Amino acid sequence: MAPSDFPGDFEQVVLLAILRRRDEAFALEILDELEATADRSVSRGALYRTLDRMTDKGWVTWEVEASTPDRGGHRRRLFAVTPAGLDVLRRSRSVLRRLWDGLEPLMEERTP
Amino acid sequence: MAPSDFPGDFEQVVLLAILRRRDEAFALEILDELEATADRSVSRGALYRTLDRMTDKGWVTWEVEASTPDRGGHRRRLFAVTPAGLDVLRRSRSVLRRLWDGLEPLMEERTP
DNA sequence: GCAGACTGTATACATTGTATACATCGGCTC
DNA sequence: GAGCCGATGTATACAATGTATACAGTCTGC
Repeated sequence: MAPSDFPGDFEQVVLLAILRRRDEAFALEILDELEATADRSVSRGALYRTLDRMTDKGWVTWEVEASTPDRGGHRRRLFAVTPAGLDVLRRSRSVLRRLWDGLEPLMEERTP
Repeated sequence: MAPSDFPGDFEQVVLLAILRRRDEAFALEILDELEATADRSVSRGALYRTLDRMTDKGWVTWEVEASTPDRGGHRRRLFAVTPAGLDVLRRSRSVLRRLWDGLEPLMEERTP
């Protein structure tokens, strides 16, 4: 019964990446953010699939960019996290913090 | 290419639950820990499936309990997280912390 | 008008999440 | 000592998520 209770691991990082890009959360920007901050590089198709599924779940919305593209191509979609999406992120974060609590010594050791 | 790079969301919480139970990480104890700390209640079958898959990936090991069971049933399996498993947990944690960094205001708001 | 860039869509398949049903092993109770 | 019962573990099946590759529009500039 994970559906709509807990985000999958990729869903979670995508939501966070959108938040980090604020007003410029276009697909390709999100991809950059994922690569830069989450050390995760996936194809565009993979990302869109996940974004669309999260849209269905109500965790994400989007609108097409107002202006016409300079460089050709479709109008870009600008993504945003909904309140429900934020909620999911908060829940997930609080669970992880609770689980980590007391395990810091283990979590912080370096692997040579 | 998530296989062996990043843990799934459930895999992650199971690994943490094992660590939290230290020397008494038997299946049913893990289940309790998950319910108590991770707010997640799953069937035994679901848990074993995931434990076995993580064993195949080398994130988890186990041995059967030495003593004969008091109350009948199979000998219990005692689980433990391997160094590789710890590594995966550390990586995952560091990614999330990086992603959360700067978003605390959003993450901490209360939903009324 | 055609090549090429940039973006989005469709489809297919692998991995992970999860439950239900089944099997096994003692101890008890008669 | 046969059978029930609680405590584990195993097998199987299916749903949800992760991920790639291939396809399709839409501008710009020759």
